Amino acid sequence: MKGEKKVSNATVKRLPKYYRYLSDLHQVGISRVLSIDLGRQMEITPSQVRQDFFQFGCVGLQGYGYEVEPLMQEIGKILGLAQPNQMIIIGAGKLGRALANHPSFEKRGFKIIGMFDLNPHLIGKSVRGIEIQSMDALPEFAAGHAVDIAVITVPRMHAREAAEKVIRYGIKGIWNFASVEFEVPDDVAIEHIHLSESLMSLSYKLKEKRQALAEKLEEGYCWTYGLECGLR
Amino acid sequence: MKGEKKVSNATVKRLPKYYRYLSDLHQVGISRVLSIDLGRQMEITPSQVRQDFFQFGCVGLQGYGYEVEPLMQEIGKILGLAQPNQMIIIGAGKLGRALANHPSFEKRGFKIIGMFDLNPHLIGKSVRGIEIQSMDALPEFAAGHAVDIAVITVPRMHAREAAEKVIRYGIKGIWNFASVEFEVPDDVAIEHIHLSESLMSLSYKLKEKRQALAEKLEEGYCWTYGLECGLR
DNA sequence: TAGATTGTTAATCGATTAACAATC
DNA sequence: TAGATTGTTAATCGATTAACAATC
Repeated sequence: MKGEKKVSNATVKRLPKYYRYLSDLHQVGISRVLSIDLGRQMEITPSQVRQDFFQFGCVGLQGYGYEVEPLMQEIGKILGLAQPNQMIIIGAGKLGRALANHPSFEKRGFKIIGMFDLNPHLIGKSVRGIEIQSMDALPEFAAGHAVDIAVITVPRMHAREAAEKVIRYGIKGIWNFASVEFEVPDDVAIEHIHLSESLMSLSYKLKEKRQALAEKLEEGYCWTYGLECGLR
Repeated sequence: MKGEKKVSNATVKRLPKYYRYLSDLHQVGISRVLSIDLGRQMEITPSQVRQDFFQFGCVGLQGYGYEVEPLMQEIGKILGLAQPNQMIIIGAGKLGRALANHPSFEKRGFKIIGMFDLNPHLIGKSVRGIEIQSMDALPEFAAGHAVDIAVITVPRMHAREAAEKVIRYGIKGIWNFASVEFEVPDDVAIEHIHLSESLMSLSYKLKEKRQALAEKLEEGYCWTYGLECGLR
C-alpha cells in the first residue's frame, strides 16, 4: 500500500483555505456546513467542494452537509498538522521578530523553539521568552532538538548561506522570506513568500479595476450615473 | 476597442515570476534569453513560455530567442508597473516597519509615502525618513496625496476597521497582512498575504517528503544504500 | 415518508503540451 | 544559405461544472 496520494494538485492548493474557514466556523461554534455555503466563502462552486472532498473519501452526510470538526481533522491530517512542527527562525531582524510574535502559528501547532542571528547586538536578547542565539550555536542546537522547519528572514545576500547551513544540519523544511530562490536537495521541502510578486499581482488587479472603470465612463455610464443621482 | 484583456488567468499568475527572472537576467547584463532556459527557471515547458508570450503578441525573434529588456517592459506594462504606485502602511508594528525597510519595493516602483498607527508611543518616530502619523491624520493625508495602495499590518482585531477606513478615504488598493478576510467594494483591489496558509502548504510538502522517504526505505532502498556505501 | 444534500459519473471547459511551418 | 528557435495550430490532459441517483 503506497500511501494514498490521490488528492489532485488543484485540490491540495485549496486545502489550507478550507482548513482556515472550517477552523473559523469551529471557533464560533458552528458544527455543520453545506457545500454551497463553504463554496460561497471559498468562491468556488458547491460542486467543486464536493468533488474535492470526494477525493479523500467523503466525510459528509447526504441530506445533511458536513460535520465541521471531523472534516477539519481530516484535512489537518492530510496537511500534516496532526503532529506539531517545531520551528527556528534564522534572522532576528524586524521581520523575524514580527513572525516570532505572531500568535496564530502556535495555535496551528507551529511552535518556535529557537532564534538565531549574526548581529552581536541582538544575541542574548529575548523575544516572547525565546533567546536569540549566535549562528555558531546552530549546529549544536539542531543536533539536540527535533527542528522541522527553519524560517529564513535574513537579508537577501545572506539567504543562500543560511539555507545551506540549515540543510547541512539536517533540517528538512524551509520557509523562505528572502527574495531569492535556491535549489534544494530532493528531500528538503521549501516554501517561498514572495512579497514583491504579491505586490505585482495587486498592481495588476488595480490596473484592471481602473481600466474597467474608465471603460464604463467612456460608454456613457458617467452620464447615467449623473442621472441616477438626480443630476441632469 | 475594449482594451485587450486577452491574457489568460493562468498566464497572468505567472507574469510576476517572469518579471522577476527577467529582471534578474537584466541585472547581470544578459540581454537575450531562450524559451527553454526561461522555462527551466520557471519550472514550466518552453512550449508554455511561448504560448504565454504569444497571448500578448510575441516579442521574440524566430531563431534567436527573446530580448530581455523589451520583454520585461512589456510584462511590466501589463502588470501596471509602468507608472509608480504610492503606498501607505497602516500599522507601524514590527511587520509594518520591516516592510518599510524592505529595499526591493522601491526598485519596482512601489514607494512608501506614509505610515500610520494608533499607538501614541510610535507616533512621531520615523522609519527610513517616513514619520509615523496618528490614524486621525489619515483622512487629510489621503485627500492630499495620490495613495494607490494601503498596506494593512495591524493586528487581526483592528484589520477590518482599518480596511473600512482606507476604502472610505478613496484608496483603491489593499495589501492585507492581517489573517482576516473581508469583502470589499467592486472597485477595490485586494491582495492577501496568508502566512498560515503558506505554512500549512509547507507542512504538507514536508509530510509528503517524509512519506516518500519512508516508502523508499520500506522497499529496501536502505539496504541498497548500504551497499552503495560499501557496507555489507 | 418527504425533502434535502451529498456521492459519483459524465460533459464541458480551459490550460498544457506537442508539432511543425515560418522566419530570423 | 543552413541552423536554430519562435509563432501558431492541433492534440492531450486535467480541472471544473452539471446532473442526478443514492441516502440521510
